[in-house]
Amino acid sequence: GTVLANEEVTGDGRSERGNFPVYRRPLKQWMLRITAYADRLLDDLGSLDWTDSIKLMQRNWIGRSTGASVRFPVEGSEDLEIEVFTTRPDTLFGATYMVLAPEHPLIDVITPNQWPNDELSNDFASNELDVWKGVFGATDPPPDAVTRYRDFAAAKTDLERQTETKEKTGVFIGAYAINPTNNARIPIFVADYVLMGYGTGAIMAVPAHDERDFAFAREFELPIVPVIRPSDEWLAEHGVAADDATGWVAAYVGDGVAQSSVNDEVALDGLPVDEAKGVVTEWLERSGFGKPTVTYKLRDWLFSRQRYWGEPFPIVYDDEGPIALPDSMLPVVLPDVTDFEPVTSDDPDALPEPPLARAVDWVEVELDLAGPEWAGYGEGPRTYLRETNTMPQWAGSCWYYLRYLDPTNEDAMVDHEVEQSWAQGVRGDGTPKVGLVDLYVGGVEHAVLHLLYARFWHKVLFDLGHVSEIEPFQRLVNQGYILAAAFLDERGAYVDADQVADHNGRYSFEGRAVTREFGKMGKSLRNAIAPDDIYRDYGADTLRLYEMFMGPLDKERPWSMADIVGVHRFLQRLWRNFVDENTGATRVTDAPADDATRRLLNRTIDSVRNDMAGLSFNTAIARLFELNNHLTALVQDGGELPREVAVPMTLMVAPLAPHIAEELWSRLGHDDTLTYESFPEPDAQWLVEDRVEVPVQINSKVRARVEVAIGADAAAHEAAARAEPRIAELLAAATVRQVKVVPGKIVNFVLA
RNA sequence: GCCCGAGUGGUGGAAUGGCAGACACGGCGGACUCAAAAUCCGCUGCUCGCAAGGGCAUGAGGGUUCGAAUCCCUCCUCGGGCACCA
Repeated sequence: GTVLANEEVTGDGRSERGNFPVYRRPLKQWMLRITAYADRLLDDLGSLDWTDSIKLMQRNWIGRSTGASVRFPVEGSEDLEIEVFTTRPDTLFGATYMVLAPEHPLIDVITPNQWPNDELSNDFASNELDVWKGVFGATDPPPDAVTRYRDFAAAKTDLERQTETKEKTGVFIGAYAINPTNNARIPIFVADYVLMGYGTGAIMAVPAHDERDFAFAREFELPIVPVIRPSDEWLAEHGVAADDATGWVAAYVGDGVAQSSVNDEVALDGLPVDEAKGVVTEWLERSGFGKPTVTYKLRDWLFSRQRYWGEPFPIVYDDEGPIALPDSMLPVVLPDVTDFEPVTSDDPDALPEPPLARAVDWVEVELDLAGPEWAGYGEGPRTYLRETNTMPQWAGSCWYYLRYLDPTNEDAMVDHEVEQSWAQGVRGDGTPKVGLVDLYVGGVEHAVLHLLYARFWHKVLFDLGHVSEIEPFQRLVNQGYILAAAFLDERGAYVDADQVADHNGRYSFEGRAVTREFGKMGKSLRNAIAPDDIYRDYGADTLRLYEMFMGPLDKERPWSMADIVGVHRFLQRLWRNFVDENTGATRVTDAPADDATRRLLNRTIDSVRNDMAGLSFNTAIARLFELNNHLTALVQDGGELPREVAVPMTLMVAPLAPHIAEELWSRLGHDDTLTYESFPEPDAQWLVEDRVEVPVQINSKVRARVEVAIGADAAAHEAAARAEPRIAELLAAATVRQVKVVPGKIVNFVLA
């Protein structure tokens, strides 16, 4: 029952939240002009420490293309022109027809009432008017043909448009344009392969060098004029001529040099594509037919929703139109209502209806808007109507991270000095950071939603002087999706995964066989797993620890409960190493630890610090397992746990399993929380070893291991290796051609 | 179709040019117990061998290197994103 932004619609034409079907309707809605920030959103990605893949997703979504806009005069009109955008101005001489999107406003203006009867004078000669009219203009005059085609195109869903991309449909509108390069008359079509939402909603069609135009031209028997000479390999492979497209079965979209592209004022022949683009664009500007242009895929952001739970717009209406409320009347607060439901309907033509419209007492409001900034509007109390749409959920997530810095400030979003103190800092390479938040961890599903919106708002706030950096998030780490098994019935519909029975690799739902696949957890695949049962059975520490132990943070992985007992056992064992379960007494001693324990403890601290810094929680936990296993052996048969080990162990466990760590901290005799304690640091003297075991290879196969002193040179390594009985035996019967030594790592004898 | 990412034991994973399989699950064996559970200890990639020891092995195939899970090329499979963007 609500409107959504493009970004919230999935590839299947469904809502990102809830998986509901989505329909297109013309509506008057609030938009935010994010397109005004397209260049900065693109350019500033370079100074962020984000993964290449998510930067690429944003770049693709913004979709910046450079090219030229070209104006084609409409034949028989003094001032009407069709403006197109092209990334290939070098192919302008090869434009043999034009296409307008079905929604293009110029169609109504230039469609004549009669089909032309002078088609035989067409420069391209092969005019096939009946073919151009197709099924839509078979018998009726152009306006009826165009209307019928527009109805046909409008009836298609987005999904149908996607799945039928190969089939080109359209109809000649009965009018011609003039190709400004050669004054050729070129027919104008309406076709839904041109989208109103991109560029100007109109294209020049160059079928020789564009796949879609080629397919359309073949369908409608339109001329195909090659103006870029294809590579010799391509010509040979297809067995066709460079200057005659008669036998071509595909457009040539590769590099080459221009041909057949000369008029009295400009000559492109012989120029490579890149140079030809520059030369022809310069001519376009000189002759007034066009200019260099940049276009974006990014659309303005549809910011209205027909929901109760959203921030109300600070907007009221009078007969004249919308009025922004002054600061003194903010914030506008949602009214108390009893019915929060949107009005939903299975009728695709139903218009969305905001729930707030039903709160009549709130909608109708008496205000006095008199004041200098409202001159011409309110003089004295008058009745206004409130805006009943609300903002989308993204409105809050666009700035919440700023509020964390100063959550109790009643006067401002965030105090300027407070914000600046957090904004200082440097990146890993020593350069100043440009993003406020040092590390932001979130799901990749927000790549072109929250992470784009928040960047946009932050830049607006920067421009208004409210924040001191141009980006919100300096370093971004995406945790991988948790995948879960999803199950499809025989019709290809998803069934509730938690109702599926497993019969040794075969699966059934309500007695019927289903097939298994893996996908991201969520409503659409009906495979979400609620954490509540896991809390109940194992506790929050176990769940938290397990999620971090499952694998690398940034990798997607399947959810499986099979291994959770492992981390649960670790926590129980940890507890028993601190507390005697028979007596309840803490078994901690102030006596010193033995050397082996000290070595292991300090190696563990060192490893865990490194792993934590690299967000490698799974390996940090593995190191703690090892230390804990050692402690288990230590306290066996009534042994005691040295305090010098118990304290750092507790502090290392704390970020991973905070509840048990606080409890152990208390058992160690502390009254306060461990939250403000420093993370343990290793004692360097216990990290150094004096000897190291080095594998000895013969022809790259490990045959023995020898111990050498730390810091020993290559000769010492080789001598030690040769002295090893098994190596000596193997070398005795052979000739050594080469010896490779990497001190401390490897000795490799290469035999002749 | 195009663009990213990932393929390692029965399972999740470790190792980012130098001993493949850390740690954990599961499995097998043992201790404890009247018994079971829990707990503790040991073994556990495949394969040939009584053993000593050998061979094979990181999706498939090729390449670089003394040496490749790791770097390069081709292909396959899975996951994600985009998709008539002129």
